[in-house]
Amino acid sequence: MDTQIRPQEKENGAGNRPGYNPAEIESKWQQVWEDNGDNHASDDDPRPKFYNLVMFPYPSGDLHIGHWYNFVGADVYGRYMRQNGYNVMQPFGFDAFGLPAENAAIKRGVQAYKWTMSNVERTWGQLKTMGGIWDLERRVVTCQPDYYKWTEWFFLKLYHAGLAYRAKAPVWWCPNDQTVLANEQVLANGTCERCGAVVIKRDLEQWFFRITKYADRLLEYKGLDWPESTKLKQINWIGRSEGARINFVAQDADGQSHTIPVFTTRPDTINGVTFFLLAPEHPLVEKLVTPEQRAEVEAYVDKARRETEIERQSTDKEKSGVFIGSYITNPVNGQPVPIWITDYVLMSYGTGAVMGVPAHDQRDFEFARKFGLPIVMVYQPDDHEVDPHSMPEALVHQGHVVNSGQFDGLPDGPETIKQFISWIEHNGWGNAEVSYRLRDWLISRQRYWGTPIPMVYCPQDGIVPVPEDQLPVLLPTDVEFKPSGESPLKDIPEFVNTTCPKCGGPARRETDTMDTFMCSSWYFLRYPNPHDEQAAFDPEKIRQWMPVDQYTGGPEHATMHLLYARFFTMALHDMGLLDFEEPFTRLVHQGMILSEGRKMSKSKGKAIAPDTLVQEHGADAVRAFLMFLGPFERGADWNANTEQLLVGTNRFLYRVWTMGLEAAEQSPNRVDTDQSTETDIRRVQHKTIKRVVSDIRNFQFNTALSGLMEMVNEMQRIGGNTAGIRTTKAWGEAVDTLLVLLSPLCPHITEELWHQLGHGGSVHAQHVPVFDPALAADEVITIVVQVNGKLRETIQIAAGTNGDEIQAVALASPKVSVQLNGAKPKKVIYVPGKLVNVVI
RNA sequence: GGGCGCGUGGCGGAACUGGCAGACGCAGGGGACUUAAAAUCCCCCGGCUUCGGUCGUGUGGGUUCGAGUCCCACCGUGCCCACCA
Repeated sequence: MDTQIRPQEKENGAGNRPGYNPAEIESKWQQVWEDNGDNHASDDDPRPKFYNLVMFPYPSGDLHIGHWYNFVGADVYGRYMRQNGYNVMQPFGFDAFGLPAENAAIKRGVQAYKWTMSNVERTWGQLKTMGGIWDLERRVVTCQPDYYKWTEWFFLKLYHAGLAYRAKAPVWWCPNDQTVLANEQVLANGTCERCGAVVIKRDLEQWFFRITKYADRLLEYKGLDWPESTKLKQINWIGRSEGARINFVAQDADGQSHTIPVFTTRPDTINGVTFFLLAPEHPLVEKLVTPEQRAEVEAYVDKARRETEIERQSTDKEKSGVFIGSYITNPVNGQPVPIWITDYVLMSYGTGAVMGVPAHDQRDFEFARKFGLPIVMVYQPDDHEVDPHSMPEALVHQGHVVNSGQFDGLPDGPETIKQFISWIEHNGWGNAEVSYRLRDWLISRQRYWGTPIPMVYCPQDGIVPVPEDQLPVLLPTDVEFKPSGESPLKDIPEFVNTTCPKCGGPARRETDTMDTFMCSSWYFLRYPNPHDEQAAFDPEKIRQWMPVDQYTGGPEHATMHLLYARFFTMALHDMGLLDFEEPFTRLVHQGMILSEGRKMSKSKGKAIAPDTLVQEHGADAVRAFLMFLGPFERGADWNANTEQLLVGTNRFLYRVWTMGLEAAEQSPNRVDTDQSTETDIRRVQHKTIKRVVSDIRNFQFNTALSGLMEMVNEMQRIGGNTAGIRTTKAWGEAVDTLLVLLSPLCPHITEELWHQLGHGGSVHAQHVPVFDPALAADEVITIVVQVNGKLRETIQIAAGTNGDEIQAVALASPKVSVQLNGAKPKKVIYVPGKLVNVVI
């Protein structure tokens, strides 16, 4: 950037006032605040608490400007709440387990722990230059044993509550990262959320958390002030569907019966079933395939296995499948229908089996057309009849029931579905059921750098949890890496070999580690007592601080962290460990800062570092600039023109500086005069209070700043036109208000000026100025005069003039008379205090 | 394919509940100060215009005295989900 303003070199303002030197005043005040303990939220503070949380970052080594954006916004809010009289706790920590450290260890031979901790310290130093009210005494680093000991403890708690289980299941596998992934970590296009590699499915024995048990409660959002869009993302992710489970029965070649349930949301179409579909991986395929069909079926299953998920899930692919040779009976009408396998039936949703109703389901329709299977109508439109042989597509959700005995004539809708379900239940063919898209949370990772799973495998006793008093299971710090698809911990005999806690015999440890989302699912419970060695958390302190009042972080965590943390909290609540069910009362997402339209990432070399900007212009300037970019929740694109905008907020700060010092020169001998301009100054002051206070409350920092800019502009205008106004008490109070309102955004410059003005204490300890509507009221108001909705005139009139008079003035105005041309207006609309619209 | 957003000057963006479109800022133009430059301060800054006006918030329609804002359709764009039975 071509820096046109170099604060360090600048001598500004008239006279011999000191120039604005952010580097000097910022480090000075940061030190003072730290020495005074201003940023530490004490547990013994009579003020009401306010827990202001940001999503803690991964310590990659450098904070980029996007992190700053997030943290500055949160800090502005925290400072503002402190000025509202709250004891604000604003902690900071690091989500320090995860792949980058492990990759660095493999690549450069450094120890993951050392590498991570040096990044933590570096990031910590960067964070301090921001001048935020981060509570340095409450730092949490998840890869330290005093933290992960309790992550292990939580695992045991969930295990003992029956919420953790081990199962063999087809799981997502990233061949690049050599580990399994949670369902949530696989992107829609079938690639790894971390590295972008195409993922595959593998059958592996893994640890799962029973998050599905909480599906319905996760849909409640009791008392939460969250963005609707985030709730919707979670609701869609959980994907609740109401329907029925219906049991079909097939016989294999040996005459043995097999009941295969299907889940359907349309049990009302049960009479339209003309075929039955199984997922290729369905275990009963093996049993039910006939000898003649075996070769073809095996070939298809094999092909489906080898396909990547991208290929398999591509929606525009033509339907494919194979008849397995046997038939299954529809319990409702006793009709046998052929069993096919197809890759559009997923083993992981519902029961892995689907009843084929081609007349009323588009996928089944396409399947039937492709393979010449019969189509039976069980609904017909009310106004005409559809011929199944010529229909171009499935008839979905319209018309009335046909071909279904006593149900014929019923309209399509939930009531009809209910009647079918009662009938099915009454006859014992099945039952009402709710199905979810949400899967249990897979937490095993075949990686080294994570929290050890505190489990032991004993040849005698099987799976045995490590007793609580033996925690933590320590992660060895010195590890050889031979990426093999299995955890590197497997190669460390001292780690693997242990004794069974039950029988004392030789046993081996679980060598997989936990998903890092496990660490972030409870970190907010640790901040209230981060150094407690006796417990994960102290119930007293939890009661004092939780739940989180304000949580600020990126929307990309909607279906991962934010869902897991809620599940965790609910589970702990049910164990009696917490007395609330939702961890985060109010949630705000900052928008993303893009770099020339792309996501900022260190690996792609597109990350913008805040450091140089801070060195050149000061933290206050960067803070103000970031918050002025646009609406906080929208974010911004960082391109060649972006940094130019810093000039604007910087100029503003210089104006504030000059105004502050100028006011300081007058401060001891301010007077009251009876100039009307004093009223003008007070009006500006109070209008600004109203605006800025509501903007900050709503995270609209850009308009808060423009409101403050307008205040300064307006004051300068009045000050330039009125001799003596700058020495009045009104002026002094307005300057004070300006500093207090600006202080959450720019904490250092305002603190310096506050002291220059001779005030005691800190600007940050001042209460938010109180808005006085009487002082903000205009004496003269502007009335817009429209003719037929078009602006023709504006009139200035004393506030309080009654409506009739205003209308009379408006009608008498020359512009209106011309339009009227002697005629009478058809109608006159008067909006009090705002406008008159004359309809001709 | 489904869900949720967004579309306003040269640029970032304002506009509360339908009521002066373009606040605030950047860039640009002009002026003051200066030996000069930077900085600072003041003025102008959507298009067209016969200077009366007139057109203008992605496009087309609608509701209304009045629409950037509400409704319908379409176009573009972003995010999330996606053969979910």
